[in-house]
Formats: sequence, C-alpha cells, structure tokens
Amino acid sequence: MRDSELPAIRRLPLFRTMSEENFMSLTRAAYVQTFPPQVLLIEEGAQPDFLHIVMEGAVELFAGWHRRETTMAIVRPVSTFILAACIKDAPYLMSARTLEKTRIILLPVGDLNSIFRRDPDFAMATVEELASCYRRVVRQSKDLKLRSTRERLAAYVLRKSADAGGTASLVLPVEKRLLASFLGMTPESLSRAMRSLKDDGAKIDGQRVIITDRAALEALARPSILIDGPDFERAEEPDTSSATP
Amino acid sequence: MRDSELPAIRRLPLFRTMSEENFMSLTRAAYVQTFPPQVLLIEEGAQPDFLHIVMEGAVELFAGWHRRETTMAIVRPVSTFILAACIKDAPYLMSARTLEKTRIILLPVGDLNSIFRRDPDFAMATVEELASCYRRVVRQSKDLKLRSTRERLAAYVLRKSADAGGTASLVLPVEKRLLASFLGMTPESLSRAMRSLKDDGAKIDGQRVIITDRAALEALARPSILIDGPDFERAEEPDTSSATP
DNA sequence: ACGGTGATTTGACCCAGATCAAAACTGAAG
DNA sequence: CTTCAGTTTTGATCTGGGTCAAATCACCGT
Repeated sequence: MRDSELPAIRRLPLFRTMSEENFMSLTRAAYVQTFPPQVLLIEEGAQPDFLHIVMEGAVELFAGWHRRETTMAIVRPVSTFILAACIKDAPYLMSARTLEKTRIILLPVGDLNSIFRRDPDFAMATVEELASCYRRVVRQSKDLKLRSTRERLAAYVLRKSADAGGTASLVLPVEKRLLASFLGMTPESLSRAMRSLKDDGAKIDGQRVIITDRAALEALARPSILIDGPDFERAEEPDTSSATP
Repeated sequence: MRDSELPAIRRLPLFRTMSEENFMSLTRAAYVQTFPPQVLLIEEGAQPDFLHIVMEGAVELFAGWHRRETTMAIVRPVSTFILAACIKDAPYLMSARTLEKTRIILLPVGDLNSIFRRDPDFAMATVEELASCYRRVVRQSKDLKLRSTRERLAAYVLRKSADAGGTASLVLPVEKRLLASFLGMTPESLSRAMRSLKDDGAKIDGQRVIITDRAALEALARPSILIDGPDFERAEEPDTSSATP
C-alpha cells in the first residue's frame, strides 16, 4: 500500500478514533488491488472475507433476484463497504462490481474482528458507522415508498446540487442506466422524467443537469431532512442566545 | 417495573451479554408505561430521549411525507426500537404509534450512552444489533425493488408461515390496511392480490391465510435467503461429513 | 339487538410507469 | 475515419396498480 494513502483512510470516521498501534497493525495486514471496470468484487450470498475500502474509482453495490437486478448503492472514494456482513460474519446481501478502474484496499475480517474486540474506540466508531448505514437505507426506503419517480428524480438532483455546494449546474456522477436502477425506475422512465423536469425547474444536456428554477424544483421534490439527509446529522447545538421558549 | 419482566429483557441479544451491574443500573433508571391503542409515542424529526422496549402489545413504525404515510415496520414484544437514533443522538427518521394496548419500557438515552461507553460487551451487542437492523432494511429494499406486489405478498405469506413453524394455516398479525402499507401497496391492491393468490396456492378467509399448494406459492414468491431471511443468519457450520466437492 | 364507525371488498376507471421496438448518439478499438 | 457495441432517446402501446365510489362486513359501545 502507498503510505500516501494511509492518511485518507485514517481520516474516515471508522478509523479516525482507533489507536495508532491498532491502525498500523490493521493496515499492515491489508491487501491492495487495482481492478479494471466491470469486475465482480463480491457475489451476494458468499461469506465475507475482507472489509473493502474504495480508494479510487467507483463501485456499484447491487442485488439480483430471479433474472432481475437492481442497484442498491454507488460507493465512491474514500469509503468502506459491506461492513455489516463482516461484523456479523453473515452472507453478503449485495454483490459489488467496479464501474471504472478502481483501487481497493482489503482488510481481512479476521484482523478486523480481533482489533474490533480489543479496541473500544474502534468498536465505538463501528457503532456510529453502522447506525449511519442503517439510517441511510431507511431514508432510501422512505424515498422509494413515498415519492413518485419524478419527485424522486427531482430530489436526487437537489441532493447532488447540495453535495456540490449548492451549484445550479452539476454533472451526473454515473451512467443514466445505473441512476435509473438506483432510483427504482427504467432507463426509459428516467429519460422521460428528466425531460419532463424542464417544466419544474431543471433541464438536462447530456450528463449535465442545470437547475433553472430551484424554487420550482423544490416545490416538486419537497426535500426533507428526514429523507434527503444530510447523512451526518448531529444534535442541534444548544442555543446560546437568550431564552426564546 | 415488574421484576418478572427483567428476564425477558435480559434475554434480548442487546442486553444478554452486558454485566449484571450495568444491566441493573440501566433498568433501575427505566420508566415503564402502558399506553392505549393509537397513541403517538415518537414523532419523526424529534430528538431521541429514550430507547424503547415493547413488552406487550404492538407498535407501528411509520414515516410521513407531504400528506403521504407509509408503514416501515411493526414491532412486537419483546424488542427494542429506534436504537440507531439514540446512538447517533440524531433526529428520529420514523414515527411510532401503538396499535394495541401496549406496555413500553423507556431507557433514558443518557444512561444508555454512558453504559454503552464503559461496557465493551454492551457496545459489542449494540454493533450486532445495528448490523441486524441494517440488514433487515436492506432485505426490505430488495423485496420492494425486485418483486411485484403479488410476489411480495406471496413471499410475505411464506415468511409468516415459516415463523409459525411451517404451518399451512396462519393468521395475519396485523390489519390488512397496515399490511398493505408495509408491503408498499394500497389496501385495494392487497385485497385483490390476496384473492388472486388462490391460483398460486394460497387462499384467504378473513384474517386467516391457508397455504393450499406450497410449491405453487414458492414458484411465485421464489423465496431467497438473501431477501426473506432468516434474520439471524450465521456462518455455515464446517462440513463434518466426508469431502463432497 | 341496534347503530355507528371504520375495515374490507368489489367494481369501474384511469394513469404512471413498464415494455417493446427502433432510431440516434457516444465512445472505444482498429 | 469506420466499425461496432453499448447507451440514451423517442415513439407506440400496454398493464400493474392506483384512485374513486359504493357496497359489505366486523366489531364496537350502548
């Protein structure tokens, strides 16, 4: 592994708080590999062997059932994936494949679990991480069950815009085919929904989306902090101003 | 709290492994309340105050968005809910209401977190619990995205049958209106889907479902361990028989 | 038993989104 | 530059489920 990569990993919430000693021993045991696009990294149903960390590129998490397939998440650097399966030592519920040339760090579950068992700070970080993962999926479920396809797409565009710092113009980070699957619709529906957003404040040009009327788009998407994030919410700071009951 | 309830709580995976001392101090700080049906226990967006444990009755977890509402889960005794929000001290993503007369134990988040921070066994159990919750929601998402309403209903019936020990006859544990919402369909659709299952090996009579042809029902639902559970999967036992490659 | 309220079912209709088919575009390999 | 394969768009059509409305049904409390 490149030493230059260690700080980026260390900065992840999952590893930030653990002891230096344990961090070193964990990363010393790690494997690193670079994969071309479209490589199957993980097959659902298999037993976990490594906690994966994406350093460069992108990974699709997807699930299949009887000829059908759906995209569950897209993982970009720097983040870990399939932590829950590793912790439970239970079969993967999702498959994973590279979308681009992708550099992955593999931490053997054995090392992970043994350190996890003796480093309380790491255990604590794991709890935080799993709680975040859980809440992310709950949000996705709500998005899926409560919004129509157009509303879902509009909300997605607003989220990405927010991620990019609130810019009006943004580039879709993935193929539309994938985005459609992630959003729970067909590519055809996505294409049409996207075009139909012109009347609601967003137009598309290739991979670029331009928000022409944020108010209108928000009127459609009705973004909610309880669905659309942000992912890392915290309790409100205590109000330091004078009492306002 | 009734002392007779303590063993049932203690038996929960979340509390089974913690020290007796911490368990006692946690439960000594607890409140107990019995609520009539249809009482709102938790409102989404609020800050967590207590970890809830259902001792008797049933609780619906649901989420709303702009006039729409959907059932996310139904919690039955003895189990905890909204652990993730408590751990992260982040706003509830779901609301909760009683469905029946329900007895709830409330553990103040303060006590929970302080014990959680000094009892490694409890921290470990929390990790397991959160990983389970996460995997449950991932399964639900897959169910929702990959199956049609009829398939989803068929799979639900098979799951409930399995829960009941594989019996052919079972009683729906909740109102159909709720079940419909949980399964992501309207009551009308549920009603029709249910009747249409007659051709696929299941018939309904009031709240009772009778599986008349399990093979046919399975052909429709195509149950998968990666969607339909069981919830508490474990790694395979090593095969002790002679090698069969 | 009687009314009343909400759950469930049934029927008629509709529509969002899927499917099927084909054209237009895009990009990588030679 | 051309070819080829995959993606995206467009058009036409279909249909799974939703919506609306009304009839039953089931379970209350009186």
